Amino acid sequence: MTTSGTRKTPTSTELAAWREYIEAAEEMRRAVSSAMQDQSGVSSGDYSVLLALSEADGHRLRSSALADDIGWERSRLSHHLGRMEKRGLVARDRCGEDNRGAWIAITAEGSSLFRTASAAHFRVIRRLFVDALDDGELEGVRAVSAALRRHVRSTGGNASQDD
Amino acid sequence: MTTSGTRKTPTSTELAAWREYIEAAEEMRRAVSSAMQDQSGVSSGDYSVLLALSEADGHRLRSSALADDIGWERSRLSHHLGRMEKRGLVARDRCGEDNRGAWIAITAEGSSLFRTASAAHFRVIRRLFVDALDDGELEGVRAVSAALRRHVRSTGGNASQDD
DNA sequence: TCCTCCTGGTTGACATGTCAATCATAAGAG
DNA sequence: CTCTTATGATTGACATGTCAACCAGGAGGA
Repeated sequence: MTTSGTRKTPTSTELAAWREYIEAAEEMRRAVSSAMQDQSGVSSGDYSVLLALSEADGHRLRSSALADDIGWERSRLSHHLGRMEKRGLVARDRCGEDNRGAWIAITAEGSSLFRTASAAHFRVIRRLFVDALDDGELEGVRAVSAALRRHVRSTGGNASQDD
Repeated sequence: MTTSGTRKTPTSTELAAWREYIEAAEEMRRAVSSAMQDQSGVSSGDYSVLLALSEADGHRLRSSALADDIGWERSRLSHHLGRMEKRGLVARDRCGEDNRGAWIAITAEGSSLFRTASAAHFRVIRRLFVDALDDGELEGVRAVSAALRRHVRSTGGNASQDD
């Protein structure tokens, strides 16, 4: 990628970009999460789970399929489902086809909360993110984010001393 | 801001940009944090604290000044300092001028770990972030991130129904 | 002095994430 | 059929974050 020879540490310009990026993302995450909480009582984690279940056949999914859908580790999902189950938003049912497995289903209460939360979600994303950018910037953000994801996925596991 | 009339929800293009952005940031955070942990045993939180203390006069700061420096809430900092103190990286001393206050000082062990971690930090940022982007993209990311931060700071607290 | 209010900081309860260990069942080898 | 191994999912221990309550000490006025 960059080919500036034997440079080992980022320049101050590069570091400034990094800091701006990571802090912006952090502030955005915090703001969205707090606004969602206020307006609907649903966290982004809850929202991801409810969305995947809402779109699923029969409004239910096997635990591991749900984890794949939303890109979570299974243990993370299991803990989160425990909390959501306690709140009555989802139900866990034994799976006949495979007695190890579990079906995760959205409850009526979960569906109803999801509808409210969807509206709030869209409002919040528009107000905090979309409205801050023009169409060109939006496309730029999308493209660069996709590039970063590709880069992290292809490079991320390798922790070698890369010089 | 946007003036497309009565639109209430983001378009699918806008939503796609949002998803790409927030997931890229999340994956980046996770990858950096995991690489830092592997290479130096220091989390980003630890790193922020150690950096601020290293740069401070006498390598120590009042707790609230430290919180301001790194932009954390005081309770978050207090919890984190408790964990770092247990590991021997920082020390809390009573403050003579104001008996309510506390001086937070970096220990010798903390300083030494910080030097290691700095090198790892720079390597990781370069490998995972800087190397993914050319100079133009880097500047674009910086500018858009700054714009997003400004927008969130000016809009964030206001949770009104914005149409 | 005494009373009230402000301020620096800590605490407890809880939500969220990660990792390694565990448990039960399924699947395949013999 | 039994033993070993793989798989689906949960658990426990801990790090990290947020919020609201608290506590102790300073500051100012009557």
